[in-house]
Amino acid sequence: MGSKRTAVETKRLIFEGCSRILQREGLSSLTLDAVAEEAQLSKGGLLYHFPNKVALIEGLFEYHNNIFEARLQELTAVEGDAPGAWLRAYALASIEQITDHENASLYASLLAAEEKYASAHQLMRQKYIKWQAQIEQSDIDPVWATFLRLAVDGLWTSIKNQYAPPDEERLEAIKDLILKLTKQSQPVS
Amino acid sequence: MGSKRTAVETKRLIFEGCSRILQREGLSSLTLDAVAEEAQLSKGGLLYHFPNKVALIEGLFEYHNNIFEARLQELTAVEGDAPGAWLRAYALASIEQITDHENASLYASLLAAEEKYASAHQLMRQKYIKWQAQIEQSDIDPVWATFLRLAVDGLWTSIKNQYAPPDEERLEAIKDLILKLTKQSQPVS
DNA sequence: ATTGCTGTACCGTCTGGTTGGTACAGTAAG
DNA sequence: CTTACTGTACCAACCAGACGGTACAGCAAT
Repeated sequence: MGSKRTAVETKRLIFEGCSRILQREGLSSLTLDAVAEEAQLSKGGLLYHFPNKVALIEGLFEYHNNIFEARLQELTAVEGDAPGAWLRAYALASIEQITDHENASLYASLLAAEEKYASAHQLMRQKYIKWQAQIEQSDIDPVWATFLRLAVDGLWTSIKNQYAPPDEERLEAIKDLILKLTKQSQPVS
Repeated sequence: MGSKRTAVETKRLIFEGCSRILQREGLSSLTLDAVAEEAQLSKGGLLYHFPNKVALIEGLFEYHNNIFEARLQELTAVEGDAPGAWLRAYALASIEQITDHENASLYASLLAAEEKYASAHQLMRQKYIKWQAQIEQSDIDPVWATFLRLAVDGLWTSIKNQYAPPDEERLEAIKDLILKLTKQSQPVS
């Protein structure tokens, strides 16, 4: 009856609890007590799995990073190795994630957490370095590729922070434009 | 002897103190005690000028917004009213601000503060709506203009967060590319 | 003397983290 | 099969420090 949970299962429940709190109430509400309650275990139990809050946050970043990278890999497989393929996969994955409405506020809180937790920030920086390296090997002009990446990141930011984000129709147009431009190997004038 | 300071002067000293703390140590170190010490007045004195922390943060956002908008206005005057002029000014002002090395970490902390202080976030959202409206009146295709704005914002984000930001040489190239593209009234393929 | 401003002492609350302990599953010797 | 023991998972209670905010007395200029 009611056998014990494994550590990985519990950790996943904890990460999901964290995410729900961040999305609903933001970083300031992500206290150990709140996480414990949301994940339906005690604070002591929570701290059994993560020695301290920093470790919890780091785990949370890895968790979400893995989700994103898994999707990214799926999409790169689809795009094959045509010029700009990787960049296109990056754009698609980014836009897909951020337009999932529940994710937007979650990501905003995660970004805020980076300011507070240096190790999480470091992790993200490493990821971007890796992605940027992929983009530069995308078989198109690196300045052009970087420029397009920045447009994707800017779109991501504008939606995440609700900085005058494009409406649905405009979003489609911009998305199409970005995808179209990734098929050019350099700027045209 | 030693005549009294005016309230505005003191407030400016406080804002500058806040900024120094944010830049050096981040949002979590922006406590009332720390701000008072950095601005060389007592906590009581600080709370005389700002009834509470929220008011202080709001003031800080207005302060930095005014700096940015003043510069923006200078640059729009220079650019005149050629097509894409306003967008170009926005790009120049943004890049100028973010490449001032001391500002980058300050802005990162300010953004993090937005997650915590809803009123500051609201203020920034209003600004972006205003800027976006200007951009759409830039006499170039609005999708194209928005796309370019997002690239600027993405560049801004990548430097602010140190997300694989372009090195100096690449930055120049991207900046040139953006400025060049603002002179096109629509995408070319 | 009044007003504008400053400084100090203090309070309540929140929060990360510690501690000591419980429940239970597995294992292996007798 | 029982007993003794180990490691994993979890919990309730508590604590120390930090932080936002208040109260109030004092001072300097007009």
